[in-house]
Amino acid sequence: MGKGIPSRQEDYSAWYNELVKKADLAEPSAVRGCMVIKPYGFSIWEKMQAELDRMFKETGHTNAYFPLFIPKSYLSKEAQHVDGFAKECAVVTHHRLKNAEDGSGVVVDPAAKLEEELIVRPTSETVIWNSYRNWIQSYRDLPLLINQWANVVRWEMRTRLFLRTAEFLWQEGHTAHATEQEAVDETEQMLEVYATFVEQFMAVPVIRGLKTPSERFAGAVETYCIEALMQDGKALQAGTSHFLGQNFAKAFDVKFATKEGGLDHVWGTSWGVSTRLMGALIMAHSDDNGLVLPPKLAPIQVVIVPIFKTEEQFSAISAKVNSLKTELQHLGITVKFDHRDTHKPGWKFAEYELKGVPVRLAIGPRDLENNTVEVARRDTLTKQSMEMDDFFPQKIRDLLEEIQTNIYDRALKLQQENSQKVDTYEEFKRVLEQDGGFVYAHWDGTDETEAKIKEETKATIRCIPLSAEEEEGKCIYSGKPSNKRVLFAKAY
RNA sequence: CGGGGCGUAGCGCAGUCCGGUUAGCGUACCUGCUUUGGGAGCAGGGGGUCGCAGGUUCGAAUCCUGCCGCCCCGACCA
Repeated sequence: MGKGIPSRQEDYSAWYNELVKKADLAEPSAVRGCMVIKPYGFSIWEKMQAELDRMFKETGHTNAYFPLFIPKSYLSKEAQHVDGFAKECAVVTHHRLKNAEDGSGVVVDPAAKLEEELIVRPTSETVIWNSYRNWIQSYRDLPLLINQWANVVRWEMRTRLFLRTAEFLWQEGHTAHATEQEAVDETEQMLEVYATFVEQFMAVPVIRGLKTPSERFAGAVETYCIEALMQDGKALQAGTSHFLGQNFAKAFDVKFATKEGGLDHVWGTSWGVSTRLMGALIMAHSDDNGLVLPPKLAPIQVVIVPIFKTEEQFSAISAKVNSLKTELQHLGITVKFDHRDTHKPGWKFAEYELKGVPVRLAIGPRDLENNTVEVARRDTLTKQSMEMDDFFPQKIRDLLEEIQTNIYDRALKLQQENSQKVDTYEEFKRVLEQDGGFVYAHWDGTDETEAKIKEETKATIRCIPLSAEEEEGKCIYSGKPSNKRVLFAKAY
């Protein structure tokens, strides 16, 4: 393995960083904390976008676009909201540069100072609600169901490719409703859209839940989330859906005439997932040989590598491969025939493993003679020779489905094997220390206890699972009564 | 912003402690020949402001001072 990456065992975070770079997903840029998403990485993101976008539209949402800049005054309209984001905002203060008098380059022109500074959006609630005020007059204008695909900037202190970057790509849905119930339903519906997407397309099982008040989105009444477990035993928040109550409607004075002739503030939601999902995808499935991509999101689902010595062999193989490729494409499969003669087969095998291509077919002179194909699976790293009969393309399609299911099952097994219930604080600390993973325990519901546990163990309450069963118990920290277990973990 | 580590060819590194030919190795790249069922072999070749700026010295990648950047661990966070 000349171009190997570090193993997960020896250094998980080095493995992650190297994998992201070596698999050509992304690389650090000249700007601190910002990354360049490379073509291969971006194709995966595009596949995620396409599916999510389809799901949003299917649930009645429409895309729109709001500006990158937010007037500073907007941000101070919702008090909690400012507190939540103030510390990590990039601010635009000037609009012009000029040549330095000493010829040393360009400098900011002090004469071009903005009257009101602009904030580069860390999220768009404020600009969007400011528009909604004008868009909504009557119950007939509701519900307003809008999504935007955008980039946002949060000036993070420490960044990691995909998991936390100063600028990231995401989608943010912002909706307004006539009733509280309708807004809550929307919040829950979008959480379910996220969970479905992550589980069915990314093949990553998630826990659906509610954030505790201290982990809630700034300005929300309730924050719903999905949490996924990574291979190193840490949790990753994969998506959030917020019920905003009437907070933003009040802050931005968004009122509507009700059917009954009254005047009321609308009820809001917002929900988002980001390029962080790429991080979850990478960490959930990949191994020491490289990426393992779920077929549903792989930019290349099947790669065909010819093995040949002579021109004659190559033409014979090409003829066969080209018709096979067409048949596979007719079944909706994305196929690449890598016929480059600048790289040897072994090199290509390693390369496509690194890039996580789910299925690799190799065809050489031996296969031509026997009418066979060597089929290799990325998820299990196994190979078998298969007859190239009429059913072969369907078999490959079935195999892709099997791989999708297999990696989901594998991730689910990992999650289940790394989930434990504990009843004492001693046990809690021991489990976190030794095993990591998801820990279900009783909590007294107070911010103080949550903060103490975080301080002492670095573990946070990831969520109060929606599926939590009613169960009498005592808080592992304070001993006070509790009626359900919450999910603790160390998180990204 | 605290603690630790690091900046030498595209990438990965040695050399720095103890200053001294023309700064070296692996890999990648280019050329040629032989190769091709798991990252080919041999031969030849190109590529360097040794992070930046000062200083010490006959002489600095190496010593001193200042600065910049990156990575890891914390505080903060999707």
